[in-house]
Amino acid sequence: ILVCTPLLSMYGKCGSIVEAEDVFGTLPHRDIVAWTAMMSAYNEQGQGEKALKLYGLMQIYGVSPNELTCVCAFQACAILADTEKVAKNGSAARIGHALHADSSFRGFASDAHVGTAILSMYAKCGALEEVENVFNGLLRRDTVAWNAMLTAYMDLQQGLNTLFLYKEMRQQCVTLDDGTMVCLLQACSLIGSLETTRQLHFAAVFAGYEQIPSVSSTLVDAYGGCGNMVDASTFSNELCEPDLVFWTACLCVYSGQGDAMASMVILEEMKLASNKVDEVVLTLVLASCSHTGLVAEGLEYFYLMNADRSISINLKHYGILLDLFGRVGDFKRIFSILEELPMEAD
RNA sequence: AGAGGUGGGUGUUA
Repeated sequence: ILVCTPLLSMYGKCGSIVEAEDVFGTLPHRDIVAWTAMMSAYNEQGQGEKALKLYGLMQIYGVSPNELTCVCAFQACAILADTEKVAKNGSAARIGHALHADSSFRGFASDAHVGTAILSMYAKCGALEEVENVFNGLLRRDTVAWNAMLTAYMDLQQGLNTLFLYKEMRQQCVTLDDGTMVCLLQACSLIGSLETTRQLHFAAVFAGYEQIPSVSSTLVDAYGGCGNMVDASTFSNELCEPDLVFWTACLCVYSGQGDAMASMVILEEMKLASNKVDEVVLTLVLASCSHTGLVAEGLEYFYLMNADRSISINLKHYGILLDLFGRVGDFKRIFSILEELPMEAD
């Protein structure tokens, strides 16, 4: 069991959920750690429902949850709420309340990790009041808890509150980490606060965070969201290793601005930096072409990337292609795409 | 430490 549990955990993190299930299934005796690891594996793959079922099953088998298990349960519930969104009735919220009551009863709710997990779960359920109650009730607030609260305000469209919270963090001398930067920059992008973006940019450089991939990408997001895109190539020159997500964030901004030329320049820069290109890049390049009416170019990129085995074309790509042809009134090609669609349309 | 909390890019409504 000491070998199999890390193994299934590994499988879960690699996305090999079937293998993880196999390992879990062959365990003769499942202790709390194994159950928790399997739940975590489901969570990693966004299978909140399965994780929650496992949580119930575990207790039928007479195994009681501990703090770590509860964290996984709350994560699972958060995933459920996130995927439920428009579709349903708030059943995730009801499950969440029940889980919350249960872990309070067990005395786990005061655990720092559990508390943060509960907070995030309520945020995904859209329950602002519960979120604030949990945050105020936390005995000790570490950076992750503050970050979770920042993210919660973000999720709940409370852009200004996010910035107020940031102020409070500084007043209370909370340690800011790269996660804090990312949350705040996302808020800046959301509310279009250029001034704060600049402040954070400075703070990030000062703290040495700007080289962290998640931070540099979010900086691009933030500047883009403020309609103040810095010259991406200048910015990228300051980075040691601009990664795929960084370039994609640039593409996203340019594509949103309808600047197809800039998008193509980015593509070239990516080639120079020998960065890979993936399906997300393709959606943005196509969108760029579509917005600018560059039919031939769009098609060319599509075929080019279609030939690349490492890029899996999905329905979004076809959607944009249809849009591209729709804008120039080429219904012939629209129908032929629809006829030859290699997957089911949504 | 055999399991755990927050955080980075993706279309259509031009």
